[in-house]
Amino acid sequence: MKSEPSECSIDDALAAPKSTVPWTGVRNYQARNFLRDQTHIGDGVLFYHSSCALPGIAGLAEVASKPYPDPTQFDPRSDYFDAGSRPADPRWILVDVRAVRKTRLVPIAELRAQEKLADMLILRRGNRLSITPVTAAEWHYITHRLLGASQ
DNA sequence: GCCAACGTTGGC
DNA sequence: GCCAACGTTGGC
Repeated sequence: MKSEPSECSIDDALAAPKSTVPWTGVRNYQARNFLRDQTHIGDGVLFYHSSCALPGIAGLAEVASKPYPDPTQFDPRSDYFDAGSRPADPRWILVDVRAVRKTRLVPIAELRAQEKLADMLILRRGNRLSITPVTAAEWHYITHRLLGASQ
């Protein structure tokens, strides 16, 4: 899951109450569908810093709630306001994400250099999705091979 | 700041 | 339903 560290970094998430933040602002149908259809409480999350000086994996987290309507879609003052979404039939959803721990920063270039991660959706050419599924093999490789026990 | 790649919009 | 124009994303 991508987050701009200027909006919410792994440190910000860890500092939040219960280390948990609502993942507001998903406004892409494909990303929304991943949340709706493939996201379950307890799922592991790679916390990725995007649109910053050093993009890459910055920490580990987990899904902490079922999907529920994103309140910012109904707030006219929010950047994420969607005038076309009605409370009776919300267009956008979110999940709560609990930060588990900060890791060393694994830069996107390092991820791209791994043959085992060649098929990762987030590394696909032209990928712009802020939420993408990670396979068990990819999760294992990243958490064990790249991050190891102490990082 | 550039720009490739993609998603969305809206006239027809 | 097509598709050109436009807007956004996000690494570099």
